[in-house]
Formats: sequence, structure tokens, C-alpha cells
Amino acid sequence: MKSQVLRKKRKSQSQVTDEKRLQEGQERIAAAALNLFLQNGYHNTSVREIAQKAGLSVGSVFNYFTSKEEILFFLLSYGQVRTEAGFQKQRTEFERLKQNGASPRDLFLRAYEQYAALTDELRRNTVLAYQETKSLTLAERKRFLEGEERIQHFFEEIIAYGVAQGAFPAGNIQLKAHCLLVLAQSWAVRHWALSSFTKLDEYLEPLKSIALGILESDSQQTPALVAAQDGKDFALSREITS
Amino acid sequence: MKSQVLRKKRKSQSQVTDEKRLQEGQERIAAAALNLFLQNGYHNTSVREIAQKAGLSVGSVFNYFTSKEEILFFLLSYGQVRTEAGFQKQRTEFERLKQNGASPRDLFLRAYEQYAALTDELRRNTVLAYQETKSLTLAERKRFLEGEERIQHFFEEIIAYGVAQGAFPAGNIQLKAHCLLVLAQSWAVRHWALSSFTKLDEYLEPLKSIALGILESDSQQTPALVAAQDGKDFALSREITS
DNA sequence: GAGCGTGGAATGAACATTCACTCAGTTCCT
DNA sequence: AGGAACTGAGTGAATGTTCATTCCACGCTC
Repeated sequence: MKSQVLRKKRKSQSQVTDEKRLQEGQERIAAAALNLFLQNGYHNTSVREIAQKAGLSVGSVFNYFTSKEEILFFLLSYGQVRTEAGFQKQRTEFERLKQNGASPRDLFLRAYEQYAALTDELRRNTVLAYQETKSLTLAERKRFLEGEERIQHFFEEIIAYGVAQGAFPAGNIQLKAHCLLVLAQSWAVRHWALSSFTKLDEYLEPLKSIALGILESDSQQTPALVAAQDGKDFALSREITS
Repeated sequence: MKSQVLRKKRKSQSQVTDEKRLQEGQERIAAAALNLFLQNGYHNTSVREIAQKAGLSVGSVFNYFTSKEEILFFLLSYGQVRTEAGFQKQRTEFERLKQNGASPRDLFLRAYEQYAALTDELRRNTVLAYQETKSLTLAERKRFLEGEERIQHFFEEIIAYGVAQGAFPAGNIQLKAHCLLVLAQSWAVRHWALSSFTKLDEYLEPLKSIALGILESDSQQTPALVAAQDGKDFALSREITS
């Protein structure tokens, strides 16, 4: 995926023109920024620190990005772009596998494994996405969430196919896709809570059987047992008022 | 490089002394701050705005909190305190229920329902926790994560009890507790992806059957099918360092 | 090969702004 | 009157961004 071509506002001063050089520079700066953002947060990281870590001067950073925020967006969309590209490749592969009589269950497992592998590789970008989406412009935030929806939709398609084939019971597909995504992402987001797992595979193996359990669960039959909920102490949540 | 203030020192100027008044003031300010933090993020919210929204002057805010960061910590730990208090109450209740021969399955459902209800009520605090933990001091961040671990541990206890009673199959208890927590929290964190659910109960019902599925899954038997993973394009994740 | 012109890229001091926090003075309540 | 609580202009530090200047690699001419 090319670097964002919507660079409508030309930089006043010098701008790196050589495409290859530009891309390499962006990656170097973004790599430095990712570390700092994860360590101290986006807002507690100054452009000066990024520049220093990347081995550049402050001014040069702005030859590669038009703003600090663009660096963040670069990092966040990077993960999405990679993921969507992977899915695109898989979509065509699936057509072939279907011809060869692969079961929906196998198709799903294949997709889920790839997604988990990507989440592992891009673990730090995923964490950053959870933490700093709010730091984006409204327009860019919206664009980012649309990407997330597309990813979820890919899994919804797979599940729907399985239901159509009679391999999975019917149920709320949106919910199931959501759960599957969340569990995979939690490998990155709540990594500190999984101290007993050192490598993705150890987590992925049991996760796959859990995932299949979700797919095969019939979301209808459920036990009753209503909880006795006592009144709230006081309401911090009062006064919602968007 | 940030302020890292260890302000154990009492405020030099006026400090609200009346305990009741102090608490009420803190809650009012924190409530105003929660809205603003969620809307614009912690760093894009100024103390001026908080003061205005709370109907106070800037100076007064600092009579109730010693720093802006303390407001954030107040909000984050508030959710934990509520949750832990709920668990504590439930712990004693469970002893009674066990005497009456309640099944581990019922105990778990009861706990899970309460936790889900709390997450719903404190939805906004949960979201804030995911987003702004990084904005805390290192010490406070650590303190906060310890609280999260205690909460997870509560569920691990319940599962372990069920395993001991032979109600659930053995398996990685830490993993299962983690998954259960993540799925409950995702109601708050990824709420935008659950557009078809308007009220918690609609989400909770299918979630409970999924949760039971996880509890009853035997994390050993799993299908093989190894994914074909292609090499990474380039490494944004390089240069990890500390 | 020495001198020179050219322009893309790097630099970092300077600028304008924003913001958390302070404090000397005022108001309010009893 | 007196102390507790409130006020908001003021302060100093930090930050994102700019831009005049410098640097340097290359080609051209003599």
C-alpha cells in the first residue's frame, strides 16, 4: 500500500520527493515513534524525542510527516492495511479450497490462525490502536473504525457461509464475530494477564477450541438465574450529555 | 520526560477539610472530568474545562485534587473499588450458597452476571481504563494493574472450585478467566461493534452460554491445521529496547 | 580537476500557543 | 470577626510547527 497520497496541502518548505527515500524515512520515524508512544503515550511523547530516537533533527521529521498526528495515523492504519491485505489474499484462496471440498470449519480455522498470527506480529500496533484512537481527528477516527468494521465483516462472512452449509448452528453472527475478534486481540491488549503463555502458539491452541465452541454454541438455550443487583452507591455515570 | 511529582506534601494553600464536603466535591469534579476525558481524551481536556463543567473555578479544583492526574486515578480506581467491593460481598454469600448445595455452575453464573452488570454500569470508566492507563505515573499504573489481577484472580478461584468439584474439566484456568473477563469488558470497550444490542441483557444472555462453553471446553483436544504464514514485509516492530 | 551553480534535504533556534498549577485577595458562612 | 472555601489573573515550562540557513552531492564548463 502506497503512502497516503492525499497530501493535499503541500509543505511550505522542503519536502522529500524521492518516493523510496520518503517511504524509508517514514518507516524509520514511525518505528521510533511506536516505541515511545507505547512507553509514554502519544501525548507524553514530544516530536523532539521522536526525532532524536530516529536519528534526525526536529525539522526533518516534518519533511516526512505533515504533523505529529499523521505519524500516529500511519501506525494505526498500518496494522489494518496489513490485515486487510492478508484477508484479500485469503478470499481468493478460499474459493479454491471450497472447490476442493474444504469444510467451513477448516476455512474458519485457517482464517483465524492467520488473524492471530497477524495480531501477534502487530501486537504493539494493536495496543496502540486501543489506547490512542481517541487522539485522532474525528474524520480519521471514523476512517479507522470503518476499517475495523470491515475486518469484523470478513469473519461474519465466514460464519455465515458455515451456517448456510449447515456446519454451524444459526445464531447472532455479529456477536460471534465480535467475540472471536476480541479474544484474538486480547492476546495483544491484555498480554500482561497471560503470563503463563510465552509464545503465541501456546495461546492459540486452546483459543482455537474455545473459538470453535463459540461457533458451535446455540445462542438460544440459556439458563435463567437472574442476579440480585443492589442499588448503585452513587452515580459517577450521571449526567451523560454527549 | 515528565513531571513525576511525588506529592505526598499537603497542599500549601487552602484544602477542603470537611470530609463529607471533600468527597462530594471530588465526585462532582470527577463526574465532569469523566465526560470530558471520554469525549476528548485526557490530554486534550484542560483543568479549566473541568472546572467550568463542574461549576467551579480552576483554583477550587486544586482544593479537591492535588493534580490533574489524581482526578484520572480517582476515576480509574473507582471502577476497581466498586468491583472488588462487590466481589467481597459475594465471597461471603457464596459460603452460604455452597452450604445449600448450589452447583459451581450456578455460583459462576451469579458472579459473572454481577460482573457484567457492574461493567455495564461503569462502562465509561472501563473504557477510560483501557485508554488512559498509560497516562498514569508508573507507580500508579502498577497499582492499577494489580487491582485488575485481583479481579481476574477472583474468577480463577471460582473456576478452580468448579474443577475441584468435578463440575468443569481441568484446563488452563488463567486462560479461561482471562477470556471471560475480556468478553465481559468488550461490552464496554468495543461497544460500537455491537450495534444490534441495545441493552446489556440482550448481550448477556448469549454471552452466558458462550461463557459456559468456555468453562466446559477441554483445552486439550484441538484440531491441527497449521497456517501457512508468509514472511513479514518489513519490521515496524524492530528495535524493541526496554 | 578546479571552480561553480543548483536544488533537494537537514538543521535547530525562534515563535506562538497552551496548560497545569500558584497565590494574594475576596466572598461566604457561622 | 474569623476561618474555610473560592476566585482567576499570573507564571513558567513545554510543545508543535516554521523557516532562514547550512550542507552536500552532482553535473557542467573551462
